[in-house]
Parts: sequence; C-alpha cells; structure tokens
Amino acid sequence: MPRVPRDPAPRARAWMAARGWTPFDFQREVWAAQAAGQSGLLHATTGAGKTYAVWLGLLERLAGATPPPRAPALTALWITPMRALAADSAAALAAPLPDLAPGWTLGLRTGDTASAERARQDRRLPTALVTTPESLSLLLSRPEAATALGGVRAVVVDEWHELLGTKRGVQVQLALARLRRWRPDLQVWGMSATLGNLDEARAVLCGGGPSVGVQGRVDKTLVIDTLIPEEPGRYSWAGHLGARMQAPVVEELARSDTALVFTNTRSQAELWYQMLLDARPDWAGQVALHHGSLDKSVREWVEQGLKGGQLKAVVATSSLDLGVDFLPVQRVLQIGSAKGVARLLQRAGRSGHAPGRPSRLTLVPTNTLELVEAAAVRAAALAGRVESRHSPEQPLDVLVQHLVTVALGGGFDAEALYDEVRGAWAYRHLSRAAFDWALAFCERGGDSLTAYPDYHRIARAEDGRWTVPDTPQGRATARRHRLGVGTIVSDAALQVQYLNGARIGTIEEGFIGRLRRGDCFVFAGRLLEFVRVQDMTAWVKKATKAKGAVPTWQGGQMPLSTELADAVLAQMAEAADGRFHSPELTAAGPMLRTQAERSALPRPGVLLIEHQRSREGHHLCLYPFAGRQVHLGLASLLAWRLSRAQANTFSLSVNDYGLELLGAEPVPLEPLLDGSAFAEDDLLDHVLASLNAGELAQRRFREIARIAGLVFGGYPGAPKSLKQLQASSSLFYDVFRQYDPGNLLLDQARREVLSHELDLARLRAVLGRLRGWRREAVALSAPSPLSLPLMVERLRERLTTEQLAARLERLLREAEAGR
DNA sequence: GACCTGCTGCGGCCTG
Repeated sequence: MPRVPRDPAPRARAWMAARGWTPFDFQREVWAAQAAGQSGLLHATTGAGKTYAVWLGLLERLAGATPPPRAPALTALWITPMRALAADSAAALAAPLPDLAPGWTLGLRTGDTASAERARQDRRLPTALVTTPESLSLLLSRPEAATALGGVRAVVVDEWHELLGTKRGVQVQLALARLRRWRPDLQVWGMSATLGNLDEARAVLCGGGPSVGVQGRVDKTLVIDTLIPEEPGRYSWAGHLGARMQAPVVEELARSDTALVFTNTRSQAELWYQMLLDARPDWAGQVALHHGSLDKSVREWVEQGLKGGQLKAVVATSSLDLGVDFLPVQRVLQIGSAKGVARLLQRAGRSGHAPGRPSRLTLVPTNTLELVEAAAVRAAALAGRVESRHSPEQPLDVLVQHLVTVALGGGFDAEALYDEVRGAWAYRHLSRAAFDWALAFCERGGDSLTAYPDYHRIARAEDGRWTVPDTPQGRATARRHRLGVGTIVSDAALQVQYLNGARIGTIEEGFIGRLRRGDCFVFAGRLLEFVRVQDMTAWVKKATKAKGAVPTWQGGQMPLSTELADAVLAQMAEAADGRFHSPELTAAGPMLRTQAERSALPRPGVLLIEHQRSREGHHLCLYPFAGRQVHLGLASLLAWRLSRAQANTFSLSVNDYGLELLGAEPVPLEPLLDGSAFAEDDLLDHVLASLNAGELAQRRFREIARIAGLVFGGYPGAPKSLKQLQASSSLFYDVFRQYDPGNLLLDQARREVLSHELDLARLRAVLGRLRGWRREAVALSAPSPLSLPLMVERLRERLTTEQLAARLERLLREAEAGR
C-alpha cells in the first residue's frame, strides 16, 4: 500500500470549503488513491457526491496550479452511458476548472453534439471531454486518433454497473485497453451503484491491473413499504395489472408532492396513466407518461417538468431508472414485481436524491403472490443480497468491429494489437487462433464471402500494418463502419404520426403489422385509429371508438433474479411454519392457507408437484422457483423427455415461480418422482433438441451480424425495415452454415443462445438442486392458488410452438412405427 | 377465483 499523504488534495478541499462543503471520508480516500496514481472503483448510493470525489482528485493531480503556457491536449475523459447524463455531468465538471485546472477546457461529444462544435473539436479537442462509449469508439476510428487521444491520462466511467454486463461495456474495455497501450500509467476510475460483485467489476474495468475499491458510506435511510389491498383475502390470485390498487395508489399520490410510478412494461404504464386520470380528471396536465417509445420531445418535456417540480406524478418504465437527478421526487411507487433487488434499490434511489434525505419506495403488488414477493424483496434488500453482473466472454462480433475501428484509426500491427486486446478483461483468454480468425474475417469476410469486395474491409500494407485502404472501396467501408459503430441493436421501429403531421412516438414494426385499417389502439395515453403504413411511418388519426387494444411491444425478458427467487421461497417456508411476521405475509395469509389446504406450501428442500385432471387434459405443475427463463428451458426439457418415454403432446406455461405441463394423455409421475427426468446426462443435446435451438440461434445471429458489420442498418433518416434486416442476416446465417461452418460468429450465436436465452448454467444448477430435493406429488381437485396463474398464463398465450408440436407429432409417428 | 407483462441504452452518410 503506497504511503498516503495526510492531505492528498489541499486545493480540492479548499475549493469545497469555499462552497461550505466538507469532504466526506470516502472522498478523501479516493483523492489519496488518486494522488498515489492508482486506479479504482467507487461504490456509493446516488446523490452522495461521487462525481466530485472522483473529479476533484484527478484535477488536483493532473493540472498544475499555474496556467500552462498554452491549453494542453486532451487529458481526461468522462464516459457515461446516456446522452442526458453526459450533458448534465459536463455542467457539473466545468465548475471547478477555473480554480483547480486553470487553462483547461471542457467539451461534450455525443450524438447530440452540433456539427459546428464537432468540427471545432476535430481541429482541437478540449482538455477534458465528456462522451459516450459509442462516441469514444468513433474518435478512435479517426486517422489521427493516436495523436489526439494518446495524451489521455485519466478516464472516468460513470454508472459502470450499467455497462459492465453488456457488449457496450466490452466496447469500453477495448477502448481503455487502447488508451492504456498509449499511456501505461493511465488512471481509470469507475463509479458504480450497488452490485453483488464489486471486486470483479473493478477488475474488469481496470483490466485486471492493480486498483483499489472505495466504499462511499453516506447516511442514507431506505424505507421500503407495501401498499396492502383492502380485503386482502379476496385479492386476485393472478394478473399483473393491479387495477384493484387504483384507489389506494391515487390516495398515496394525493398525499405526496411529486412521485414516480414505475411499471414493468410500456403497456402497463399506458394503462396506469389512464387509470390515474380516470380517477382524478383534475390531474390532467400534472400527471405524465414516460417510456422508450415516446417521442424525444415528449420525454424531454416530462423530464423538465419533473426537475421543475411542476408534475404531480410520472408513470414510467426503466426509462427513468438512470439519468438526470430529479430533486423534487419525494416518493417512488413500484407497480408489480421489481424482479430484482438491484433494480429495486436503483428505483428507490430516485427519490430523496440528496445526501441526508431518505429514499422511500412503496411496493404495489398486482396479485396475492406479489405480496409474498414484496416481503421477500424487502428482506433481501435490507440484507444487502444484490445481484451480480458479469462481463460477456470474448464476444467476437465486438472484436471484429473494434479491429475495423482501429484499422481506420491509424492502422495496427497484428502482434501488438493481439497483446493490447488481451488487456481487455473480456478477451484476457483470447487465443491467437481466434484473433487471427477475426483478422482474416475483416480481411476477406471468411471462407464464404471472399468473392464480395464489400466484405474485404481491411488490408495489410507493405510495412505490415493493417489499415482500411484509401480507395473508393475503402472510403465506402469507412463510411458504413462509422454509421454502424456500437452494440445496441434494436428492432426496426415505425414512427407514429397523425395524418395532420404531429409525431407521437415509435412502435415496433411487428405490432403495427398485425393491425388493419380502422383498428384502434392506445398509445402515448391517446386512443388512436390506424390508417396506413407508408415510408416507415404508421399514420393514425384520433379514434372515435371507445375501446382499443393496448399495444404490446416485443421487449426483453425480465426473469426474477436468483436472489429474489430464493428470498420468495424463504418467505414460503416462513408461512409453512406458521410465521406471518410481516404485513405482506399476513395479508397473503388466506391465499397461502388455501394453498396449504388444497395442496402444500413449497419450501426449500422440497419440490412440489401438483397434478390434476380437467376437461383440458392432464395438468402437471412444478414449482422450482428459478425464474421464468429457466422454467421455460426446464418445461421444454421435461416435455421432451416425458414424451420420449411415452408419446404425448404438451402445452407449456411458465412464470417466475413455476411451470405447467398440460398433456393430452396421462403423464407418468415416476420419472419426476425418482428424479430421472431431472438427470444431467446429455443435457446439452436434450435442451437443443427440445427447444428449437436453430431458430433461436438464427434470431441471435441478427444482433451479431449487425455488430460485426455484416449487415448495414441503412443511412440515417432512411432506416431499413425489419424485414430487410432479417432477410440479410438470415441469408448470412444460411450461407455461413453451408459454406463456412467453422465461422466463429455462428459459434458465438450458439453460445449466446445457451448462456443468454436458456441460461444453461442456471438450468444445470436447478436440475442439480431438484435432484437433491425431496419430491412431493399432490393430486388437486381444484386449481391451487399457485397453479392458477400458470393456467391463466397458458390461456393468454399458448406456448406450444408449431415446431414443438410438429416435432412431437413426428416423434409420435416414429415411436408408432418403431413398435 | 379466472385475463391479458415483458425494459433500457447510441450512433450517423452523401450530394449539390
């Protein structure tokens, strides 16, 4: 441990004192580490003074007390995951410059930066630059990158927990490795919210090099409570809207000045916005809606209203999880499950956003089981059991993109770049063969695309360096590459626009594709009638009909985290032992007792298997409490294994707590009871056979093809439609499979399906757990409270895929023929 | 006892 000076940053301390601030202990701790030249990660709750902890110490170290003869070159970089955050940070970071870093200039560079400012920066970058991962990559792709960025001595990454587990984070890792190559003494500091694996997060950020972790302990009271429904004994067993909580929520909002109301989906936000206005028409103009499909101008208006304290309540999705600090927000309400402890803490932190003010979050359960979950998530949050996030391992699509970026940014020597890339945590084990494959892929497009010059993106110059050649073809490559930088791949979206011109927002092509002229839908809090699609725009008019279908967006999966699922199971065990200590569990008491009477309460160590015969067929419900993603894999696996033993056709249904198999024929229980159905033998083969893994991999490949630069998304303002993108990526998928089966991007697609979509590691762990558990079968005479939501889920949407049905039929015929 | 989940994030060409 290097010697720490007693007063590591006297000028920073003086600057704070002039404003009446006394540095917190953790701020001095960061300054001391920075003074010693160390890198590190600062973990603290929001609103605790992280920004100045990290920034002032760096300025003290990097800037002289007297103005330098002329403005120095780019010295410090500040990376944020969001443009709005970048703009906000730039203002805060500029404040101490005149005193602590005289002569320094500060600039902002994101996609929002005006072209005049961009041009000015291109001539000369400021001393400190606030930017995003994508804009940083674009800077690295400029020919003079080494001179322009080679002098960077410090990088700060804000909200690192947000980037860590994503390909965007890998993009940052690669950029840092590059900067580190130019300046081996580069100081890197990250800031993170609560995370289960802070040490790993720090190692990933600092490339495994020496670094320190600092805990920003600030007194912050966290209050989590639950809105208990009236007559909890009659609260609904299923459903996720929570319409019966309308009145209590309105009451809570009436009592507070400004509140955020979080929902899990955009359609849920739309519906709750309506419900609030239906109950209180006088709140029109004071209640607003905020989610990712709304037009930017609408969202900005809402954000301004929140900042200014003019709004009473905003109903939002995760679109307001991060970003600008909304000081006036007093209360946060969470409708439905928070799905994870980290998300809950993040959202709670949106209220009382200043040191010393308490954060308060109120859970609003939408069904009785969510009462149990509310008790569970509070217990887990207060015990600090927070989810971990892990860096992706060796995503080759990101590497391919980076190789082209670096080739454009002055070119590279293969040997040196291989070493550099392995300095990024995600590629620390990258083999030379994989690196050379990626290199060759950029050079010739792999074995199958050699005939197409569009995919000959880089070439080896006479001096051995790899560059993008300065030819018409090369210039076209450069242009397309810069347009496609980044790892965020979203589906094609259509503009929603009134016939008279006003733009309302965007909506997925898939949803609009299901509408016919005259169909109505609710969007942006308005009832709209669909007219036609033209030029990637859905034209609409005000609807006159009373009712509309609410749009559903195809979004990501949000399975319950392992931490939370375990916490729910622990609550069930409490109830089984007759301990109803929390108001939530007490309120869920009647339902839990019904469950105990009709069936049994699940508890750790016991797998509950309910079976029932109905007009629909033979039901089998299992409750592993492993999250819906794993349940989906498990349900498919069980259906496949059971129907192999004895021909049958199953409908599947899953939720976060359990799964249902509905068989056309009676289902033998023995394989479940003796545990053989949970065997790990040939797991991979069986999973791949049971799910349509090929289809999944092909879908996954769409993202990979985009990131690796195989598929071009079109020029700004004229995006290609989803169909075109799908067509071209599936073409590549097929071509590679046929003519280039060794293509490592195919391999990556398969790996991503197994790890992201099926979560094979968790599935394997769950199978192991279930084999170790005692298995208890109960015959039901009426649906149990736990099984009912599964049946409802199945009625809503049949999970049986055509493919599965067809395959099962084929299996059946084969079994028939074999006999 | 029965209805309706599935998020977020960024970037930017050429031509006259």
